Formats: sequence, structure tokens, C-alpha cells
Amino acid sequence: MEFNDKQIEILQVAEKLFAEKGFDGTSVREIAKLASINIAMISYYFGSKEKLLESIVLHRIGNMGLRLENLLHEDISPILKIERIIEYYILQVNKNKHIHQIVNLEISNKKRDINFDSFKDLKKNNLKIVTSIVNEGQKQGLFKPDVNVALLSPLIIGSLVYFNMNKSLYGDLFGLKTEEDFDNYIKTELLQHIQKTIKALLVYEN
Amino acid sequence: MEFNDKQIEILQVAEKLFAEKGFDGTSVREIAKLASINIAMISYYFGSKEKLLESIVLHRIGNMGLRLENLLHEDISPILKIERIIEYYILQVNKNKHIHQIVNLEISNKKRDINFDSFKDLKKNNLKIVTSIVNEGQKQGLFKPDVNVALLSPLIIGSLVYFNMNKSLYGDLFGLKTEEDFDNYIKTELLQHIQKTIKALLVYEN
DNA sequence: GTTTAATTTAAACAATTGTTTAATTTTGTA
DNA sequence: TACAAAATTAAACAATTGTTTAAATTAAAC
Repeated sequence: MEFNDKQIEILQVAEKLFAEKGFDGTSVREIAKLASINIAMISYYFGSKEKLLESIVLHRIGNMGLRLENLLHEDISPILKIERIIEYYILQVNKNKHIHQIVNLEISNKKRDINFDSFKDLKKNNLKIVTSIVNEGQKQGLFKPDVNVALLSPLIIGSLVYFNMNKSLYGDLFGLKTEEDFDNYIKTELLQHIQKTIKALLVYEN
Repeated sequence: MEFNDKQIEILQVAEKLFAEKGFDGTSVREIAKLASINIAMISYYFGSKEKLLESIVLHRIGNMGLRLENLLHEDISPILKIERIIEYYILQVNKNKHIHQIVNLEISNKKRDINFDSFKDLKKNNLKIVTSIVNEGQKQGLFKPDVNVALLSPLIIGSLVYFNMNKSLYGDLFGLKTEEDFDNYIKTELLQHIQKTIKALLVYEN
């Protein structure tokens, strides 16, 4: 699926609004207004409001091809690999927070019939890579056995999502005022905290 | 605020629908139909749809008074206390998953002007309790220093929320088919995994 | 320059939205 | 039983929803 510049502009505006106000909470007229186009263009280009959402997902997935595979064969310690993966997850999800917000909002919405399988496949593939790295660390005697690797990403992404959802609370607690403050905190403190946590879970103390 | 039986019935129906389809995705007519009442009763009892949502929050908060305080003064190890707290969190949030789903959906919705401060206060109070328990463990030399306690609940609740949101994915991965399977998995595997993680972060290895 | 196709527009469409009205029924009280 | 208050109803309200229409404009092709 190829999108021209005008279509991409619409996708971006809609992505922002859907993330902020939800799919049902956003009207096509709002999108049209903010994108400076006629309402009819949405149906003209995408067919319907629902298909617009599907296009957003498709468009974002296409530009989100993870490069986790590269990590696999790098000649660094499994510990460092895990650290890098966590950093990559946090930065990636935070950079694309709008689409993640949308997916998180809509994925469990029972009335919607939108296909998020591409997201699911992405996650399954990432899990395979992380699993093989953990196995590598275990073979080298660095990592503890009996770790449920599939539950690591709920920890990483869940923490980030919950942190972002409760901006008001954590803004109070950590004195974060601007959007930039939040971004900085996530990229430093929160990231390090998650790395520390997962290392504590995986790695033997020296 | 006191609610009669009929009002509570409406609150429960609305809570379920809001959680499943979102606030904007649920019409008052749906609620009225499922609760077997006339549409006008919603305005009559609660004033408006928005105030209905506020009533749901109020009603749930009232029945959610945490008993974490009791744990504080029990004569058990800080390690056990932390385990208990995590168990309590998971069970409590999972039991009230509908209202948590709603709050998570709506708390970051920029168009809504609903007061979730009661939730925020609850969280701040819980944080105080957890902090004092962690300090206790640190004084006893059981816990490591330099742990960001405020980031523990994103880990706990975030993991659970993310797990619940991605039912389809984790259903595939762990072979969970029914709602009961999920509930069981959460109360056993996921709970233990989170306990293990946080203990690894906090407690010195023996 | 003419013709065809693609884009853009304003207007209209029917359906649904949350809320209110005014009449009716039920309930509780004296 | 008679009265007043509360509860319930169907209908109407105006506003907003997503989508379509048919005409007008622009761009591309020949």
C-alpha cells in the first residue's frame, strides 16, 4: 500500500487525534479540519473511518521493522544484548507512542473488528529473538534458569504504557512539568530502572 | 453518595459496557436496554452520561478501600510483606478489572474532563506504605539501597494491564482459551513472576 | 487545445447521539 | 380512600455522526 503526501498528512493527523481522544471520540470532521481537507476526502482516499484506522496501523507497521535481528549475531555479552533490547524497546515504543496508544486503546475493544495481527506477529517474532538471547546467556552460565521470557515484554512495555497513562501522578511525584521532562525521565530513569530490574531477574549476582 | 438497587444495577451494566467498548463507544440506549430501564432514567438518576461515569468511579472507589495499612504493623518479614502487597495488588486490580480498564482508557483522554483525583490519591497513599516497608527492609539489611519505589507499581500494574490487553497474544503463547484459564494464569504464573522479579530487584541473594 | 481522468467541493443523506418534555403509572403517607 | 411524591414511560428535541451525491475544479494525456 502506497500513500501520497496528502494521504500521509491525513494519517498523521488522525493518528494524533485517535491517540488523544480515542477512535469513537474523534469525528471525521475534526480530522478533516485539522488536516485542512474536505470531509469527503477521507472516504475518497481510505473508504471509511474504520479503514482509515487500518491504514494508520499498516503505515506505521511498515515503518517499524525492528532491527532486533542484527543484535543476535553481534559479538557482545548476552547481558549487554538484553540491555540494548530494553533500550531499543523503550525508545521505539516511546517514539511511536501515538500508534501504541491507539493499539492499546482499541485492541481490547469488543465492538471493533480491526485486524491487529500484524502487531501480534511482530511481538511473536521479537519474543523468539529475546528467547534465543536468554538461552545463550543461560548456556554461558550467566543467566539463571527458569525465567518466563514471554512475560518480560509485559514488564517493559507495560511499565512504559502505565507510566505514560498516569502522567499526572508521576508528574507530581517526580516534578515533571513539560512533555520534554517526561521524555527525558523515560529515556534515563525509567529505562535504567527497567534494565536494572530485568538484569536482577536474569543475571547471577557477582 | 448512596445508591439504591436499581441505580447500582445501572452502574454495573454501564461499567461493563464502558470497559468493553469505551465511554464514547457506548450509547445510553445500550446501557438502558441491557439494564432493562428507560433511557430517561439515566439522566433522572445521574444527571448525564458523564456524571454516570463519575458515579461509577465514586462507587467503585468507595468499595475499594485498601487494607494495605494492616500489613504495615504485622510482625512478618519485609520480604513477606512485599510478596503480600504484590499479591494483593494483582488480585485487587484483577477483581476490579472493569473499572481499572475504564480508568486506564479514559485517564489520558484529553477531551474528557473527569476527575480521577480519588484514584491518584489512592495510589499516592499506597506508595507511602510500600516505601515505608522497603525502608524497613533496607534498615534490616535485607534490601538493596537505591531502589526507585515509585516505579514498582508501573511494573506490577503495567504488567497486568498489558497482559490483559493482549489476551489474544498470550492466549496463543500459553494455550489459554477460556476467561477462566486467563484468570488462573494471572493468579498463579503471572503473580509469581512479578513477585520473583521484584524480589530479585530488592532482596540480596542469599 | 481538447478530452479524459483525478481531485476537491458544498450540500444533502439518513442514522444515531445525549437530553428533555410532559403525561402516566406506581409508591408511600395521612 | 385521597393525596402527594417518586418513578417510569413514549415521544420529541436539536445536534452530531459517517457517508454519499453530483457538480465544479484541477491535472494529465494525447
